[in-house]
Amino acid sequence: MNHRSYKDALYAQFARVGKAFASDKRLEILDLLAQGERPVEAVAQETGLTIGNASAHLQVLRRARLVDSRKDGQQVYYQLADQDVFRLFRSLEALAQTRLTEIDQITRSYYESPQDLEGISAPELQDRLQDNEVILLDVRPHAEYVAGHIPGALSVPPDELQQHLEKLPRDQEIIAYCRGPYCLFATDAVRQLRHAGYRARRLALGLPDWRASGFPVAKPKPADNCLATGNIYPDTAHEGT
Amino acid sequence: MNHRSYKDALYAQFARVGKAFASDKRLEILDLLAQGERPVEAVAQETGLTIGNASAHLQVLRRARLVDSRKDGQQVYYQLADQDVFRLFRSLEALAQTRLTEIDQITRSYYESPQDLEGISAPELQDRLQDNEVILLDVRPHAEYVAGHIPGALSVPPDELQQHLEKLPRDQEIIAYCRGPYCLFATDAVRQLRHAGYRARRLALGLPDWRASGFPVAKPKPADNCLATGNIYPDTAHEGT
DNA sequence: ATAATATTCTATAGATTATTAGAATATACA
DNA sequence: TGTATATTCTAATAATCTATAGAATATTAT
Repeated sequence: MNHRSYKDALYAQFARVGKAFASDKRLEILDLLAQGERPVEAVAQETGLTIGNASAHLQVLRRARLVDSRKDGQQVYYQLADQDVFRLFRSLEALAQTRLTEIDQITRSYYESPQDLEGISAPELQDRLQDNEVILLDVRPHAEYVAGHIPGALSVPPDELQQHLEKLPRDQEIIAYCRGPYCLFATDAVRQLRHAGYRARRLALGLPDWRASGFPVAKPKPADNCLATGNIYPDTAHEGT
Repeated sequence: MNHRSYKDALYAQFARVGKAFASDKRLEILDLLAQGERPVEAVAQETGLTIGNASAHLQVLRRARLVDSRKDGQQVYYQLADQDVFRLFRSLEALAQTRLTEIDQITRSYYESPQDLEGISAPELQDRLQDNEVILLDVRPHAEYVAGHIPGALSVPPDELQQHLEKLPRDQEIIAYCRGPYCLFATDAVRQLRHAGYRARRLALGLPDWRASGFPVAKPKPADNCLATGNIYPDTAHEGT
């Protein structure tokens, strides 16, 4: 094995991972799977892909060993292979953010005021939660809250915030968090809350980032009366790292 | 701007960076540029690409803002846009290394004994250098040594090691380092040194990794009589971070 | 100015990838 | 066992990417 063929073989392997990250739809799928495992149909629905096409993308990711799949009944569930995959994905996003000014333009175009952009950091949130200074809302779809959430958060799915608006206390600031720094669930929630007169901010990052930073993640107890409480309820048990 | 077009626009930007990492030849170019800036022709020569093709790859990298170029006379020099580009590149390599067993097979195929694989870590090298326990050889091409090297290293380009073999002291272990974890210059040097009866190991990583970890990097003084000393000489001035 | 050199641009052919629709496969359920 | 469902596979097409050769551009040297 000479140097050239050794290098060619090696870089070809590294490029397998690079190629997996080379499609906008696959990046969106990775972001989605960072919230927890999902069957093909759910991936297709959330990304706007046909089922066949979503399946094909998932297999590109699987061949690059970035995702694993397990079959349960009729459905095949896909999930990120490990936390390092998420970390590399977010590192790529972060590099893109610092190098490509276009990303700033896109995010700004969604916001009404520059103030909307400001998010609270994870350590600051941790502090303020311990001092009971804030109300924390998980504004992702309910299933993702069940799969794991920040201890103390209330589950308020995006389409249910409006109906719960008046029940929230007005003497504390409200923090909303969602899937990640570019996810709009929390941004939209903050906008609604401010329109209703609340003090509200979003968490700058999302749940998977919170987890990857080593902060605790809670899960509701299996026997909990989740559905009975109108989708708003606090956490119970803690997850191991 | 609705959620779907916002997401599409964002992930399309992230994918610009992903696509830049999606070619084995571009990864090899990034690895090369991590040693320092280079004109197009040098990139073409080291990667086995035609000049036109190398130029095209470099422009893909430039459009993704991963490299910058500057024109000096007739030549266009390319370099990594910043240290974060190198860090993401190595993170991708590291993820590929842990996820793809094929990479282990390729690296093993080059080694005669498993012992050849073992490299010393940067902190350990730092300690042993301070105690003067080892001789350190920079076995990259001389120009790269000039662009920056580990303080105390001697420059011994790959094709000159043989002629200097007998000049090295036999009472200390010899450490060789090169461009990175998968670069073969140090591996080959260690093999030659062991055949000649020396105790020798390679540094596990390379100079850019040493720099990225925050260890000091030295440059020879401009007025130094570099060429007069047969390409073996110690460092002088230190580089700022 | 003219010639030489380095690089980029253009055109093109070939290879790879993305997408869709529909067939095939495997499991669950009646 | 037969039927419904979820997913993967296959085939066809469109789109994108890679590589090459040669033309065009810009700079240096004569």
